[in-house]
Amino acid sequence: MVRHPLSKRANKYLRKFRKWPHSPYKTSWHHNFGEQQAMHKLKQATLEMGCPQTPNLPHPFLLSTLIDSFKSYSCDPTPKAYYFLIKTLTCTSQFQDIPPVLDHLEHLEKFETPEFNLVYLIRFYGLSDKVQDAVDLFLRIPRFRCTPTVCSLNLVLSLLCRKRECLKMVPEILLKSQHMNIRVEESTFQVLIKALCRIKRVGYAIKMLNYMIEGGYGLDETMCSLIISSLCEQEDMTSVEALVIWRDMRKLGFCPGIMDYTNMIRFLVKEGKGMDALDILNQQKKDGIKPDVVCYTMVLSGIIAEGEYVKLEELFDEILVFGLVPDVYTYNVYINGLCKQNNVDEALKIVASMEELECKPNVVTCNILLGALCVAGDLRKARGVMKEMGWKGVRLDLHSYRIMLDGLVGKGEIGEACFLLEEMLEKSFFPRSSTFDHIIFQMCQKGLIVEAIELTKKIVAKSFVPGARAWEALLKSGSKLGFSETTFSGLLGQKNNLSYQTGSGNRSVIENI
DNA sequence: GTAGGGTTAG
Repeated sequence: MVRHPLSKRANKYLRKFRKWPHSPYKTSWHHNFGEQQAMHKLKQATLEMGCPQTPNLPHPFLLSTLIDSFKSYSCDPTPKAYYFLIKTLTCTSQFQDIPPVLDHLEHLEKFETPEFNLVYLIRFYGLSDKVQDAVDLFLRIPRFRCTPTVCSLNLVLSLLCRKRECLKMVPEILLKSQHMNIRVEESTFQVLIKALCRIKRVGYAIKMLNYMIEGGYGLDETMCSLIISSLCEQEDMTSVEALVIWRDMRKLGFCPGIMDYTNMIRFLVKEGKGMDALDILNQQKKDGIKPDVVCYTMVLSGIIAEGEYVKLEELFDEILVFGLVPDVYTYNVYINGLCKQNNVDEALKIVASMEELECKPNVVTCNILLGALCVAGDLRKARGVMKEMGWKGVRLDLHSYRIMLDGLVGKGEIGEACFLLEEMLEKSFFPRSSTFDHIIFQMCQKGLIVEAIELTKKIVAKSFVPGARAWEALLKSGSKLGFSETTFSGLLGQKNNLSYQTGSGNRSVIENI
C-alpha cells in the first residue's frame, strides 16, 4: 500500500506531530462519527418518506433535513451526503427540489464537489429528456469548485448525440469545453463516433475519424470496424461512397477482420452490387483471411441478383474446393440461382443431394421450389413438393401458401385455390389482397356468385379487407342477378369494424354498398 | 473453445 509521505499535511493529532492536546470532542474519529450519525439520520428521514403507510404525506424538504442532521452533530454536510440527496430526489421524482440543492451547493458549501456527483445528475437529466438541463449543469460545473474532466464532456456529448435536434449543439459544447480547460481525448472522438453511428450518421462519423487522425491519434481500428458495420443501416449511403471509405481506411492501414469483410459484403449485396462484393471476397482471400460459408453465401446471392450465373457455378465449386461445407443457407441461394435460370430439375436434384448430405431442406428451400414450379406452370410438381414437405415435417409458412395460391389462381384453378384458401384461413394466414380479388373476380365470372359472397363474408369476418376489385366484381354480378341490399348485409355488419383499416379507395366502395 | 453474420418472397 502506498502511504502519503509524512509531510506538512500529516495529521497534527498523531502523537508524533501533535501540537495540541487532544480535545475529547475534536478527534477525527469523533468527527467521522458525527458525519456517520448525520448520514444515518438523513437516510432514516428518506426511508420514512417512502413509507408505504403514508404515501400521500407531502415529502419533507430533504435539503433542510440534510442541513439539520449535520448541524445537530456539529459537522458540515459532506459531498457524500449531497450525492445521496441528489440520488434520492431523482429516484423519487422530486425534480422541483433539485435546483435549490444545486444553488445551496454552489453558494453555501465550501468543499470541492466531486465530479461524479454532477456527472450522476447530468446523466439523469440527459436520460429523462432534459438535455438542456444537462448542458446547463455541465457548463456550471466550475462554479461548484469542481474541475471538469473529459468524463463530463464525453457524457454531455453522448447525450447530445442521442437526439437529432441536439446534434447541432455539439460544436458549441466542444468549443466551450476548451474554455473550461477540458482536454479532448481519444475517448471523446470515440464517444462521438459511436453516437453518430448509432443514430445512423455514418458520414459524420467518418469525418470524426479523420479529425482524430489529424489530431495525431493513430488509426482506431475499433472505430473503423464500427463504421463499416454501421454502413448497412445508413439509408443514403451509396455503394460507391462505401467503397471509397473502405479503400481510404485500408490506405490508412486498417486491417479488416472477418466481420469487417462480412459487413462490407452484406452492405454491397444489399445495394445490389454482387460483383463488388465478389471483389471484396477476393481481397479477403488475398489478405489471408479465409472467407467462411456466410461470406460465400452472401456473395453468391449478390451474384445471382446480378444474373452472373457463370460466376455462380465457379464460386459454388470454390466453396467445395476450399473444404467448406455449404449449409442450408448456401444451398438455398444456389438452388434459387438454378431456379432463376429455369433449371428447376437441377434444383430438385440438388435438394435430393442435400438430403443425402444430411443437410435438411427448410421452408425457404420449399418456397423457392414452389415459386419456381408455379412460375413454370408445373402445378403437379408444386403439389408434390408441398406434400413432400408435409411428410418431412417442414411446416409451411404464410409465403408457402401465398406462392401456391398465386400459382393456382394463375392457372385458373379456382376450385383448388378456394380449398387452399380455406386451409390458410384456418391457420390465420391471409392471401395477398390482389390474389383474393382475383379469386372473387374469377368466381363471379364463372357465375359462382353465392359462393363468392360466402367466401367474402368468411374472410371479412376475420377482419380481412378485400380490395376494390373484389367489391366491384361482387356488386356488378349481384346487381345483374337482382340481389337486394340485404344480400350484402353480412358484409355491412362488418363495416364499422373495417372502416379504420380500409384504404381510401376501398372505403368509398364499402360506404356505397 | 464459441456464436454470429448469411437464404426465398410482391
